[in-house]
Amino acid sequence: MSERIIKAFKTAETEKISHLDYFNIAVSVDCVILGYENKQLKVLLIKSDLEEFSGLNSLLGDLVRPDEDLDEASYRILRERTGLNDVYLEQVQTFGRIGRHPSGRVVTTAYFSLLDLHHHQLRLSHNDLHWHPISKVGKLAFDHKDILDSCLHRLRQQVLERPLIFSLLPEKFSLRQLQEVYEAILGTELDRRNFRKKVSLKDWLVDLGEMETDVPHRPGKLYKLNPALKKRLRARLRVS
Amino acid sequence: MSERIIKAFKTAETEKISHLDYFNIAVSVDCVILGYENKQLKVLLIKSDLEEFSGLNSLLGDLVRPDEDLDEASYRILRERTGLNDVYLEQVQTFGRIGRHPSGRVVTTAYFSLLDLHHHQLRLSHNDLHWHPISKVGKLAFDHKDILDSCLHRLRQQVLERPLIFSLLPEKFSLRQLQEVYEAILGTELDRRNFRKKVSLKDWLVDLGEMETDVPHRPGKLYKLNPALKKRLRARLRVS
DNA sequence: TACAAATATGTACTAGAAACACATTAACCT
DNA sequence: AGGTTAATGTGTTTCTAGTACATATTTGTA
Repeated sequence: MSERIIKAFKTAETEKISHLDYFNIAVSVDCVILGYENKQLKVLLIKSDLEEFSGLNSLLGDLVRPDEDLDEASYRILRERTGLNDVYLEQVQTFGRIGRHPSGRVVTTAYFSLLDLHHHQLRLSHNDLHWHPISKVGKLAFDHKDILDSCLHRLRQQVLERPLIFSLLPEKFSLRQLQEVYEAILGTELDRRNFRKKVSLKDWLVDLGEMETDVPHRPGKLYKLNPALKKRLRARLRVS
Repeated sequence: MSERIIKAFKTAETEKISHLDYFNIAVSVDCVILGYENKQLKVLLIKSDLEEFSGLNSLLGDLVRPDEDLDEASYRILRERTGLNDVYLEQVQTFGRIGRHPSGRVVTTAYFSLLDLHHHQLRLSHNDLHWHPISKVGKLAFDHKDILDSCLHRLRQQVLERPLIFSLLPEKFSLRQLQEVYEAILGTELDRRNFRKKVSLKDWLVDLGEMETDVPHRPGKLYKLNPALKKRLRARLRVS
């Protein structure tokens, strides 16, 4: 089978390179899973179990299996590690530097996902797995800091234009809560009045006719995500 | 070496899967190389030499070598096929559907590049290699139509904000020529006056103080790309 | 009952995009 | 040589989206 692949790519020089050379590259997926708590954006990390990176954290990743799509692999990792299925995942970029994995050649594709850190179905599968505030992430194993940064960059680019953010929030939320999430992601303060105007133009929200409870001040209205968009957020779509 | 990689990714289930399974995925790079001629955007295609796709065209691609970066592989392909070095290349997306290659499992990363189709150093390395108008591209081999579309989408998104387009043009060009390239890429007509205003605000251009020659009407001023930006276009940078 | 703190809504200003008009220059034709 | 044609080159006006900013309202608390 793999001989067929090499023949299928017959440039002049491939002849010289043996089968084993080409099939000595592994393919992996790394997931940047972001949550939100205490007005902070957090990322799901695990202690690296490689000697080379002892003491360092790394992203959640795994080798892609021969029988699964790249996208499927990222959903599998999310499911295995968090118990959650049907959460929005988006491919961001592929990292293929030669020396990026100390044990050999691994090309990895980065995906990011946003999810409600307090979701009742969320079960972290491993003791060393933990939520880490983005602002306190230092050195990570491999090139995972680069991967994290590229996902954050993509997220910041798109978050105001696309309704990605709602998987970070509970079903019902107030406009203040929504704004706080945006501020945590973008790292800036937003004008409350302009923010509300901008959101209201987008028809992302449905007014629930309910109010906040247990807040030590005037309660705000509660909203939920427009159900039409909710479907799209859950769909396993490659979004270009 | 590769045993080490599998150990480095020790999820519960990896144990069951053998070394050969994991190292049966190949990694390739496909390049969407775009040029411009006769008011048309064109893409560099080659006749597929796989039986399964006989008669169909495909993008330029090759397996990634064990000793080269992913980015390097794309530059190598560009160099081997066109003779050109130091042309802007940008990673777009990675495609990893299981059935995408009939000979086996190949995960491919798409890059796009823009270049002047009349560049004097341009030498197409193969007889079947040819420029194909974007508007007339039909079915392509593999999932190359999807890859082409995703690159075009990215290009259209970015072309107005970033000075990508200038590698499609000769050294000296008029504002009309520049506008025509934009129109070919975006597939729309642009207002000449607004277009000129927009471009002039960006300090992308330097007025050469020269005029067009050999045009059957009033000649326009000639411009070149601001040299400061030119460096950036040639740099082999991963742009996120 | 007054005060503090947050919600809710609205207005004025500004910058950028879109729509639109006219004078100028060079080649071509008679 | 002079008029015609077809492009270049430079505005102006209008609209829209974004930013800055103010005031009234509602609830909890002292």
